[in-house]
Amino acid sequence: MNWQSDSNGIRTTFAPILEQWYALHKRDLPWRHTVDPYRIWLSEIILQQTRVAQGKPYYERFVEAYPTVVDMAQADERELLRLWQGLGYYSRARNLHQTARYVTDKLAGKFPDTYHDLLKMKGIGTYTAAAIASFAFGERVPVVDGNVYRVLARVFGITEDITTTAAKKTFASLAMQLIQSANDPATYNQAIMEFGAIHCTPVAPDCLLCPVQQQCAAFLTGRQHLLPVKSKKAPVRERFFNYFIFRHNGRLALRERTTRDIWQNLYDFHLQETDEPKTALRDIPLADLVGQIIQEGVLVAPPVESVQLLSHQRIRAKFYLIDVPDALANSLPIDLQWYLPTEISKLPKPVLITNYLDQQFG
DNA sequence: AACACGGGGGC
DNA sequence: GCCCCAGTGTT
Repeated sequence: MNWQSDSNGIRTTFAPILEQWYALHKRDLPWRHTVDPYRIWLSEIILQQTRVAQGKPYYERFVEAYPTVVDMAQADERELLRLWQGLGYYSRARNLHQTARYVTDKLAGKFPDTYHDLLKMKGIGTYTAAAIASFAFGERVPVVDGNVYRVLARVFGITEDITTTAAKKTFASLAMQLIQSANDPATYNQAIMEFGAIHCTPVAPDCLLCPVQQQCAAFLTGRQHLLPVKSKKAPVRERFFNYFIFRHNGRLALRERTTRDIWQNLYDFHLQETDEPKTALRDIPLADLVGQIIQEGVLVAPPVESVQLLSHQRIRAKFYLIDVPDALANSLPIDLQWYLPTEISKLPKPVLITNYLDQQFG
């Protein structure tokens, strides 16, 4: 369908219809009671790739811990990551801290107030810049997120593959046209995303009660379940993590992950990754130092196994708990350090590690 | 343009 | 168990 010919008027009535729908159906969420750009920014970063139900308690805790951008700028990054623990995509937390410090130090604590300037901040891309610019400052710039792709693809019958650059331009251009007819850009942006999230859902959209049912290209041809078109599906990589948990005098040895891999700046145990599952300890290649500790140490129990599913990796983990003899307690590999349980609880850790600790020592 | 980056929910 | 969801930065 050619949405540029707007014979039935949907292109100009779309935004007001959704604004009206939003007034009746919007959820009461904490970040909808503020126009403080700091809090809107915080909520938007948390909600990237994250469902409202999962993000909401994190937002509450962050606002409590850091009421202003200056508070966040002064925070210890480890503490911030600890608050972020469990949300995933930890670069969001690192970028959050970096931008908080930038706004505090270089912009005197005043958040950028235009789409253009917001885009310059680390962790703020086109979506988040549009969200903050419209919600906090009323700028007439459209948000284009996954919800928007879905709603527009269906209503306007766009069959382009949304993963392509060309399609992104198509959607951005249409979105820019549609927001021109909005009574209030902020309300319209909230409305179209809320509509996608709770009404025009990926599976089983509620077409029978849809306010644009008779203008929806997908509904009128019975193809709503086929849109939007998305080509790329990430294959899941299989990984095998052999963890060695060294224990001595009630302390455990952990290290900060610094390699360019998942969970950067989070803490885990000594890790030997193998490219296939190893059933026997002797089959795992070990550095001399570690080999000696394991040889002379005491394997406390059979290894504990668990699986951590990420969107793009399946990690099969095996945890070997080793009691280290006194003589070797000071000969750990350089990156490992001893931590008491109370210290460990304050360190940011991947869910895989938290689950193991809870299960083994909780 | 392709890829990497966590975790959770529905059925 | 297998499917779904999704912005930004880097290469």
